[in-house]
Amino acid sequence: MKFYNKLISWYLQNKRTLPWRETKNPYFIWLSEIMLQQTRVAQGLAYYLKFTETFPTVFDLAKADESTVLKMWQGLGYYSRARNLHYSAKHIANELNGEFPSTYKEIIKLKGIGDYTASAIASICFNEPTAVVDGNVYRVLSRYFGISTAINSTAGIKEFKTIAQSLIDKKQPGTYNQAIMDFGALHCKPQNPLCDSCPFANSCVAFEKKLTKALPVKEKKIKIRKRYFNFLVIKTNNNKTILSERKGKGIWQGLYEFPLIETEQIINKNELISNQYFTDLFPNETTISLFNKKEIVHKLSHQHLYTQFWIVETKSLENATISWESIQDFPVPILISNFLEEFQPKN
DNA sequence: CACGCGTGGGT
DNA sequence: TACCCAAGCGT
Repeated sequence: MKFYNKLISWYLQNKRTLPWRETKNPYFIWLSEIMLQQTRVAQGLAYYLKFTETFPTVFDLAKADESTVLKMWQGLGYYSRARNLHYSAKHIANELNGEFPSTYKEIIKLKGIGDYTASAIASICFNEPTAVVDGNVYRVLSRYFGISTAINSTAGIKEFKTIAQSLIDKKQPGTYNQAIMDFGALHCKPQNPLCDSCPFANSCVAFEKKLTKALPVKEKKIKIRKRYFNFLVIKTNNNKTILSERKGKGIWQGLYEFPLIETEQIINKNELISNQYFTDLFPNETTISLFNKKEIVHKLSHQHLYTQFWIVETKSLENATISWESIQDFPVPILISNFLEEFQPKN
């Protein structure tokens, strides 16, 4: 029996029922694929439902402000996905007359869509036999064939793509692609794979050689940078505050935050008020209190943010124009969102 | 092309 | 605890 027959047979008996599996509308498939990049189904599902309800067509998404899109994306992370999604929605609506491109070659030209996503959309929506290679596929193939080439090396990326392409069922590429990913997610799991009940147990190299735990091989591990953030949560006597949009290349681009003083280490109140930026911002008298007695450690994939929220009360400021009631309309990082939840509980 | 980009769950 | 992992992509 061919690899794909065994795989699809497993899939038809074990696949998850998911809303994006009930459609071949490329706009919906696109949405789901972007949301699920580096993201678990359990986390992305609610966002998918919210997006498809609020933006039922690509035109609705294209019409929205980027800030609105980011607000809906808030909490899902990797916010460049949302910005690129919105950018491409405008491109499709305005330049392509709302028609989603229908071949791998055209789909991959869209911003935010790479080899994986183009393959997924082309196969699922347009029946084009282009194999997806995601984290699940790397794991399944490296184990099944006993391949120890690092999955994040240039050689590995090429090797696994070639193998994946050679295994695809050309008559039902979309089903095949989803099958191998679901198999990886549910059966050939990173930890504790279900080898005892595996349909591939009699032909899996890793199972035979007891290499399951050693595969796939991944090179390098990331370095974590420590940063020290001091947010100035301003409350003027006319009940306004300051929020500003993060620009540039770093984290949280396009999201909003309180005025930020970044330091080399944890600081105390005296060090705060002697900071140049602080004295420039507050020429007048202030009342300062530290909201969190112990610094909050917010962990991103490459950074640990040791964070202090300073409540600064002062008389009215020219720059302080944001009313406290309107803060909830701005897209903010989870770190800020969690703070606001504690500082100003709803209801 | 090696690196940076979020958040949450699991061990 | 400190890792690892999750339907990757842009630069």
